[in-house]
Parts: sequence; C-alpha cells; structure tokens
Amino acid sequence: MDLARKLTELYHALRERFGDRHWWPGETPFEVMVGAILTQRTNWANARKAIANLREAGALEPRVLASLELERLRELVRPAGYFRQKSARLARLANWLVQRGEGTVEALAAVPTARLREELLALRGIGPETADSILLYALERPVFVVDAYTMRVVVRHGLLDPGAGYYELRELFTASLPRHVALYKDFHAQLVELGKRFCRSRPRCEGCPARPALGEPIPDDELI
DNA sequence: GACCAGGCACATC
DNA sequence: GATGTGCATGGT
Repeated sequence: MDLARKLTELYHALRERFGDRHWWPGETPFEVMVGAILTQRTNWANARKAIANLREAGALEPRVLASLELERLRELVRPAGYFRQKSARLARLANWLVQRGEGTVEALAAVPTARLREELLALRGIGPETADSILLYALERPVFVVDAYTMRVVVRHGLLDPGAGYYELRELFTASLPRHVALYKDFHAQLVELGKRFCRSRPRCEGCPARPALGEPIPDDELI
C-alpha cells in the first residue's frame, strides 16, 4: 500500500474514532499566533490561562501587546511557564506585526507563504513548529504542522524511521496529501489526540507494543 | 516528589 | 550533525 493511501486511511480511521476536534480555539488570528508561542512545551490548560490574562488586559491586539511594559507582560504570561522567554517572544511577534503589517494580520494576506515563513523563523523564539502552526492555523496557509505527537504516531505506524527530522516528517505528509488547509488542520488535530491517548504512559514510545490498525476504527484498548 | 505538557536557543563535542 | 541543557508553571 502506498504512503498516500496509508495516510488517507489513517486519517479516516482517526476521524471516525475522534470526530471533529474543533482544534485550536481562538477568536482572532492574532490570538492563535499568541497561543502558538504560549503552548510551546506547555499544556494547553496553562497556555489558556495566560491567554485569558492577556484578553483581560486588552493585549490580544498586536499594537497593545507591543506597547506593554516587559514586566507587565511577564506577569500576564506567567501561568504558561517559561514566562521570561515567552514574554520576549510575544513582544517580538507583536513588534514584527506592527512593523511588517501595520499591526494587522490582514496586511499579511498578500505575502507569499515562503516569505512569511522565513520572516517568522527569523524571530528568535519561533522555530519550525511554531512558524508552521501560525501559518496553518492563524494564516490559513496549506502548511502541515509536525509536532512531538506526529512523530510518535508516524514512527509507531512504521511510516518513518525513528530519528527522522522535522522536515523529513513534514515532507511525508505534504507530498502525499492534497494541499487543503482544512485537511491539514484536522489531520494534525487528530494525530495529537491519538498521540495523547496511546502514548500517554510512554511518551518516547520505547518498547511499547500497541499499534493501532490502519483503516479501521481504533479500539480503546489499543489507544493506550 | 517525580513526571509531563501542542519548543527553542545555545553550547559543546 | 548530533547531543545535552536551561527555561518554569501547573496538573496528575
């Protein structure tokens, strides 16, 4: 069975099992961008607290966030952990938007995806995953997002060898799937859900025997 | 108390 | 290029 078919079957199996994930909540594209930084190496519940703080402070708007005192920003971001780093990262992102797009996300609409990706990666604190999350979920660009869960699932299904790099993994998906934003969004969300469940006791997947079957609904006992 | 959570930058070999 | 380390809060 070729890879494209395997991935398609995996997606439908996940979709069947988990339904619509309603992935990546956020009222505005900027809020999604902020969330992408706040959730780095941090569970979403903690990131959400920081987002709530920012909302209450009216700082879920690039110009406002960019104008906040650093100490104030650190306070608001604290629940998400790594608050010294993340506050600085948010400030750089907001400043970039203010300078690059006059403080609006809409001004980025005409900029090619590759260019946006380069500029995001040039911001210290935004790496491949965060950049791609922003491109896909905030800016609606057809970019597949790879994260730790994706890696676990793909390796566990034998689709790629352990030790594969970010770009190798991303290429696996982009080369095999139709370039549809909605598909990319939901597939990634499904992979996260699967990864959370069936690897929750063994995050590194070492020696774990379970391997959900492709193309079939996944039984609960194979999800652990 | 240990371990983990939707990474990244930097140092070192 | 690969590997190790610091960053930090909050839930289980």
